[in-house]
Formats: sequence, structure tokens, C-alpha cells
Amino acid sequence: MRAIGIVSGQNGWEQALSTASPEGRSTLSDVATLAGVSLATASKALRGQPRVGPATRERVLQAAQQLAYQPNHAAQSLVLGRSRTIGLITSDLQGRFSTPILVGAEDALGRHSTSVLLSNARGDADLEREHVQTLLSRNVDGLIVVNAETNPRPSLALSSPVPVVYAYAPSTDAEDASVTCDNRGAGRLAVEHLLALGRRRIALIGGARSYAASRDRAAGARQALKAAGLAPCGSVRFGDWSEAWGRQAMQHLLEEDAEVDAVVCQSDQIARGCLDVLHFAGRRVPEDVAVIGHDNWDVIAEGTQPGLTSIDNECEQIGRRAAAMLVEAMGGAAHHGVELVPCRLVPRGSTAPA
Amino acid sequence: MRAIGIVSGQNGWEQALSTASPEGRSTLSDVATLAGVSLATASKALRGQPRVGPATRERVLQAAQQLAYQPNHAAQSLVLGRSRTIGLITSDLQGRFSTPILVGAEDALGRHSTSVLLSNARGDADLEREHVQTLLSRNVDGLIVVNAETNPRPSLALSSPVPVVYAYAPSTDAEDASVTCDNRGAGRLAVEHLLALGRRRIALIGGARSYAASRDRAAGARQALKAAGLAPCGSVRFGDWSEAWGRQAMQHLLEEDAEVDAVVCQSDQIARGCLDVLHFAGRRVPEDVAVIGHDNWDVIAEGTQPGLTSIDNECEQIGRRAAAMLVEAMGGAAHHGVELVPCRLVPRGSTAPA
DNA sequence: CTGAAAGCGCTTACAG
DNA sequence: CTGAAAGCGCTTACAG
Repeated sequence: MRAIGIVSGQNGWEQALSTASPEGRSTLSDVATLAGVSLATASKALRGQPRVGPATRERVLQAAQQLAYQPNHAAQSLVLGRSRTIGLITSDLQGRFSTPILVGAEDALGRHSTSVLLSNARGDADLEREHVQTLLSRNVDGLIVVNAETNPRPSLALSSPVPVVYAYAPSTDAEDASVTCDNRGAGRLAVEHLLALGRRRIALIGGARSYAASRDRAAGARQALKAAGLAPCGSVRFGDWSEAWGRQAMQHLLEEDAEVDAVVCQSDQIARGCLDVLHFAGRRVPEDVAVIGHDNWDVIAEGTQPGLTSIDNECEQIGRRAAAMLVEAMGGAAHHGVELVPCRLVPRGSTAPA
Repeated sequence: MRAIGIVSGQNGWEQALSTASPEGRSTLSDVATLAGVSLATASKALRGQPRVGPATRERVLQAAQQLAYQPNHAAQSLVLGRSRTIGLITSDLQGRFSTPILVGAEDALGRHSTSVLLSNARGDADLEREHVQTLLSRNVDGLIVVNAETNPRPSLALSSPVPVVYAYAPSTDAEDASVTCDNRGAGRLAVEHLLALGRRRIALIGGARSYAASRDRAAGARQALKAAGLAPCGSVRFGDWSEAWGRQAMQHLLEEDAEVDAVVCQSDQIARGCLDVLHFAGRRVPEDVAVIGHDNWDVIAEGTQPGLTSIDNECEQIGRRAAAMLVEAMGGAAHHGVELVPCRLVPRGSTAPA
């Protein structure tokens, strides 16, 4: 590994040739030798620290470039006590919410040259605990915990001082930092959009009642209706998030109150089922009945005819915020409580003004 | 950090209390002190290496447990030269293929206590290169490169000896190791399923021609038809992967040959569009026309009425295989060439025998 | 069976 | 401005 056969102490190239190990990566020591400086100076130069002469620094930089030097991450991590790595634990990667959160977080963290170590707990609390231990033993600088539902979840309650941010599912512990979407706001958004289009007989088809998302969206929708002096058209029913449920609920609605002129569905799948029933019943969308979904899931929202107006949960933004909050917490400025990221209405043909 | 105020050298608890640093994690040295052995012995005991007495080992294990000792990963990584970490680079995390591959890989690797460092190149070749460099500087033991299409992609052509496995999109370099799905097999599978149900006038609706997946599936389908002495019913057209294209192509088909009794669609979205047209045209599915999709995308395949028979690419299995191949390569047994994971037919109502 | 010592590659007071 | 030295936490020949 050490230089062999150096002809001239000043001859960079020959040194480079002789110093470079046949296979392995070059080390800081190789760089220092090539630049003709000490380890300490090479390190300072590379890290952009003050007390180094400009010419010296330049020489070191050149040498590093010549050797394609890459600092050994493990060594840096060991001495600095920080790994520039965070752990991201998902309850479930399969659903369509975790991935965009992951994408947003990875993107935001990348700009801080922080990498993401991924663990999938697959909905298993024991596995989650194990993964947390693994990540901790890998000296992660922080943790992001992603769950696929907005139902609050128990805190990790770490004894270690590693900061944690909960994304999508907030922690039940108000001391913890959480980011999720504003489901009440989403409910309001949907109703206000329909009101603005002149609809007055607005019905609601809920998702699964066991989901906070479902109850919160319904509460927001009711609130907006009330503010306009209205009540939901027909009964508000909860079921699940499926197309089949959308068909069933819309059927009920039609039997109950044929005058309905708009339907707020709590998922795009529900909306799709709802659309099918309306078509079959001969109602024109959006002329007779406007329909709005939720999730802005392109495969559905752009597959229907007309396209489906929907509400986007902005999951990528949630991931981005979670990352930003974690970075701040790692810097010592911890957040507490639940931060809400607003949802976004995406208008398409199913509610377009006639 | 060192023990202070030890009353009795043999009193484990008091030592534990006094040795434990107020905040930080305990180190191997803490464990050794508590167990009354040297660093070397503690290390050997913990790593399950031979030359340690059983009683001594027990004492060390106890001490480690008592102190909730977790080895410092950076230190181990530095000295062992292996990080027990692999890098996984995706071209795109948003699509629905990358995620299951990721899940499969993470799962398989986890069983080897190897963690996954995730990078999302977002379809940007420069970003990909950067990420590769970052991952390499983090001493990953291997790399999995995931692309969202099965079109062959350029090799990373690493100069470093880190093993690489390409998943979904195979590398163009036959020296590299790749895993992807058997699209020709999938084409055959679809046709053979329909033949077995007695269909003879089988049409094909292709996806986007620029995709190898599309051409390969068509080739497989043609091959199976030929083997039965048949040719595709009507023209085989390519378009894109959308519902709209499915509608359009099915319309053409109906005009061209009204006798068609089965349609192989190269995506579930295409199949969905195809189903809508058939319903509208008054054809019963599956009685008059059987329809088969591809991707087994539950939101579509289980949303239609009847449910859509489809073909699953087994992406999770692809991820699992990629991980297994990488582990073998890290162990010195490198793979070469492209391995195909068979697709799986998932029968549902749209092809069910009457 | 056990332990003292060197070393992995780097950073950072500290002294010049 | 520059460098010798200690140290991060661990593992592994090597000598007892």
C-alpha cells in the first residue's frame, strides 16, 4: 500500500502510479503522499477547513482528483460520530402512499448528502422493533417512520437520543414530531369546489369508518356544507375503499334521493364505481351529477370518461417535510406535535363546469 | 467513560452502573470491563469464535445483555472491510414495478442481515452515476440496479470490484448478471389458457411497441397460436398501455372481425378499456368473449365486473432472486447473463369457463 | 483459553 | 500555515 520506488518526491505522476494500490481504493494517505503533505493537512484541505494555504489546498485537491479519492465512509462515520444516514421504516411498502413519501424524503435528504437505509416492517410490530434496533446499531442519525394510514400510531419511545419523525400516521405522543395530510381540509376542499360550481344537493360516500382519514374527510365536508347552510344530500354511509362499495352506495343514494347533483367520494375507486352506476342509470357526468374522488390515482382518475376530479394527498410533499423536520431535529431544533400538509384539488372532466 | 468508584472488581451491577456512560451507547470495552475480560476475548465471545472458554463466553454475553450492547457498525465496517449494506438504485420509484422488486430484495437481504441503501435516479443518467459514486464511497458490498421497463439498459461498467445485479431491465453486457420476467412465456401462458378453454379466434392487443415487453409478449403469444395451428384473429396492433388505447383497439377489432372469442391484452389497463367496449357492444364476458390482461394489478383486475384474469410478473420474486444472486456474487460466485423468472397466470371471471 | 498490541482510515486538538 | 499524535470502536494475528 505504501509508495514503492518513488523516483522524485515531487513527481506527482510517478508517485500516483506507484502509490496506487493495484486493486483497492486510494486512501487519504495516498492523497497526502502524492500531494506531498501530511495526513492532517490533506484532511483539512479536502474538508474545506481554514488553516490551509491556497496553493497547498489546490495541490491536495488535484491529488485527490488524480487518484479518484473517495473518503472511506466508515472511517469518517466512526470518528465523527455521525453517519449521514437515516433509517426509514415503513409499515408497508406495497400500498401507494408509502412510495411517494419515500421518494420525497429521499429527494430532500439527498440534498443534504444524507442516505436512506430502508426497512419494511410489513405491518409487523415485532419486525418493526427489530428493524429499529438494527438501524440504531448502524448509527443512523435519525429515523422516519412511515405508516400507510393516517390513523395515529404508538410512539417508538426510543431511549436513545436519535430524533424521529412520523409520516402519514402521526404518533399518539404529542411530544413526537409528525407530518400528515389535512383530511378535514380535503373534505372542505371537495365540497367548496362543488359549491362553487353551483351544486347544492351534494352527497357523501365514505370509505372505511375505521380509518381516521374517512372520518376526518367527512367532518370537513360536513363543515363546509354547514357553512353554506346545507346538509348532505341523502345518508352518509361508510363501507370500504373499493369500486364495489362505490357502486353499492351510489345505488342506495339514487334510490334515496334522485335529485342528487354531486357526489363526494372518499377514494378514486369508490368514485369509479359511482361513475359506472351513474352511467348505467343514464345520468350525465358532470351535467346531471358531478363526481369527485380522492387520492388522485392516475390509473383511475385518468382512465375514466370523463376524467375524474380528485384530491391529491401530496404524499411526496409529506415525505419532503418529514425529511426537513428530521434534518432540523438532527441539528438540535426538535419539532413537536402534528403538522398538516394541505391536500390539493385536481380538477378534471367529472366536475368541469358545463 | 472509564469505570469510576468500583467497590468490588467482581460486582457486576455496581460496575455496570458506574461504567455506563450517562448518555452514549456502551462499547465493547464497557462489556469487557463488566465481564472482567480483555477486549479481544469479549470480541471473540460475542462473535461466536472458537478459542473462548464456555464460562467466559457466558459472562461476556451476560454483560453485553446487561449493557444492551450494540456493536458500532462503523467500527466493524472499517476493520472488516465489509459494510453488510448494499445499494439499490431505481430508475423510478413511482411506477408499480420497482416497489415490489424493492420489497422482495429487502426481504431476502434482511435474512442475511444486510441492509439496503436506497437511491432514486428518477430516470436521470447523470444522477444515477452520482448515486453510484455515493454508494461506492459508502462501501456497499454490492449493487442492485432496478429499471421500470424490461428494455435492456447499458451496463454500469464499474471499475471497482463491487458486484452488481440488474433487475427488471437486463444489462446489455452479457458478462453482467441480470434477472427479469419471462415475457415470451407470459404471451404463451395467456394463449394456452384461452386455448384450453376452447377459444380459437384469439386476438392480441399490444402495448407500446417501443417496449421489449410488448414485442416479447406478442412473440410468445404468436408462437403458442402457431403451435396450435392458428394465427391471431384480426390485426395485431400496438399503441400504448392505457385504457383509452384498449377501447380504441377493441373497437377496431370488432369492426374487423366480429367473430373474435378471446382477447389477450398486454396490460390490465388495456384490458379494462377493452371490457368497456365489449359491454357497450353487448358482448358477454366471458361467455361471448374471454379477456385476459397483464400485470395482475389488483385495483383494476379486482375492480372490473367480472374480475379480470391477468398475468403476474412476479416482481417480488425478481427482487428476491436479484438479492440472492448478489449475495452469491458477494461470496465470490458471480452470475452472468440474463435469468428469467416465469410469470404466473391468475384466473378470474373474465375467462372463467361458462 | 486469554490478552497486549497493531491497525482499519479518518479527524481534530495541539504544538510548532 | 503545517504536521505528529491521539483516538473513534472494533477485529485479528500473535504470543503467552
